[in-house]
Amino acid sequence: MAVPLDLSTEQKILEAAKKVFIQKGLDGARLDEIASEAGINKALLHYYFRSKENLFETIFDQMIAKIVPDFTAIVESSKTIEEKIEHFVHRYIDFVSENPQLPVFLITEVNRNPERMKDILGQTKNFAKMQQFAFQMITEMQVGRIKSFNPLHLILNIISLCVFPFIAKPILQAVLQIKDDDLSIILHQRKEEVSLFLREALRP
Amino acid sequence: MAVPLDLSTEQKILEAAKKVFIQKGLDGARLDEIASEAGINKALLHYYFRSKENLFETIFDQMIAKIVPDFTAIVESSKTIEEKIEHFVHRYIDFVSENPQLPVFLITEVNRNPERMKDILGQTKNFAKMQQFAFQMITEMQVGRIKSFNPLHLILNIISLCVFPFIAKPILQAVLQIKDDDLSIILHQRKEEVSLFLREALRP
DNA sequence: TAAGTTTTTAACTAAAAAGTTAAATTTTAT
DNA sequence: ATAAAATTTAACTTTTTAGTTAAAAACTTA
Repeated sequence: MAVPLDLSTEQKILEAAKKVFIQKGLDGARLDEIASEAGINKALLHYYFRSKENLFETIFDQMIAKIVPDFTAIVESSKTIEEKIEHFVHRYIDFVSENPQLPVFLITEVNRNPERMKDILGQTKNFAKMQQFAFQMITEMQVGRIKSFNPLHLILNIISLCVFPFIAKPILQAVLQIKDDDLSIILHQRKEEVSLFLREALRP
Repeated sequence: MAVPLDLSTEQKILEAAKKVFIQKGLDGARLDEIASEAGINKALLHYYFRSKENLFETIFDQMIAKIVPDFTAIVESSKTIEEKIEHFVHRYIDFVSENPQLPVFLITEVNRNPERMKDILGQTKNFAKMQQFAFQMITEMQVGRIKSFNPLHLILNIISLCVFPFIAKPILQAVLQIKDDDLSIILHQRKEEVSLFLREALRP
C-alpha cells in the first residue's frame, strides 16, 4: 500500500505556493496560479492540501523559522564579540540578499494577522540564545572591551542595519532614481559598510 | 451653482479609506467597509471616486509624500551635523511613532506594485536636498569633525535605525514574548538610544 | 494482471466583491 | 421657491475565486 507520499509533487506544490504567496500575499494569491505554477491543477491542490489557509500556514511557518536569526552557532563560538557581530552581519546580509522578498512577506502577513506569530515562537530557544548573546555583550562592556549600550537596542540596531535597506529597496530605487543593478551594488557594499559602522560605534 | 466641493464628505471618505487601506491593504480592503467606516454608502463612494483603484491612488500618493523624509528644514539650519542628525532622529521617530502602520503599508504596496512609485517622486526635490545633506556630511568628515563614512550608507543607516523596529513590532513582540505596553516603552527609548549610538559611531 | 494510488478533466456551486444604475429624497445656494 | 447638487435606497450585473465533485485515465507495485 503506497502511503500518499509522492514528496516530489508535494514539494512542487510547496515551492509554487511559496513563490506566489511571497509575491502576492495571502489575499492576493490565487489557487489557480499556484496550481499552474506547480504544473498541476486545482483539484490536485485540493487533494494534497485541503484549503488555501492550510497551504499558507505551512509556508508561513517555514518562512518564520528561516528569518528569525539563529544565534546558536554565533553564541557558541569562542571569538570576541566584535568578531561575532561581524560574522553575524555577513551571514545575515548574505541570507537576506539571497531571499530578498522574505522580510517584506513576513512583515506584511504578521502585521495583517499578528495572532499567527503567537503560537510559533513560544517553544523555540531563540529568546534564550539571544539572552546568552546579550550577557556576553554585557560582560565585554563591563571589561571595557567595547562601548556600553543597552544590549537589546544594540541587537535591534544590528538587525535593523542588515535588513531595512532590503525591505525599502523599491522605495530607495525611486528616491535615488537608479536601476536595479546599481542598487544591487549599493546593497552588496553594505556587508562591509555595516561591519565598519558597528565597529566604530562599539570602539571604547 | 454649487461646485461639488463638500470637502467634509470627501474628507470623511478619504479618512475612512486611509484607515481601511492601511489596515488591510489594497487587496484586503472592501469598498463596503470603507463606506460604512465613512458613515455613507457605496453609491456615494462611486459618486466621488469612480473606482477602488482611483481612491487607493489618492491615498497612496498622500502617504508617500508623508513618509519620505523631508530634509529641507534640516539642511537649511545652521547647526552642526551631529545636531542635525539628532534633530532628524527625534523628529522621524516621533513621526513613525504617531503613524506606526504607515511604513508597513507603503512597503507592502510598493513591493507588490513597484510601478506606482516611478511617477510620484520624479519631480520632488528630495533627492537634491538629500545630496545637499550628503555634501555637508562630506565637508565635516574632511575637516575631521566626524568619522568618515560613505554618506549614502550613513543616511541609510540613520533611517534604518529609526524605522525598522517599528516595522518589525509584532515579530519583536512574539520573539521577546512581551505585551504591547512593554514594547512601546522599548520603542520610546529608541529616540535617545539611536541618537547615542550614532554619536558614538561618528565620534572621530 | 489486478489493486491501489495519483493525476487529470471538466464541470459545477456558492460566496464575495466591484461596479453600476435609476429613482426618490434631502440639502444647499440663489 | 426653485434649481442644482448631494445623498440614500435598493436592486442588479458581472467577475472572480475558493471550494467541491465524479468519473476517467495513468501510473505504481505486488
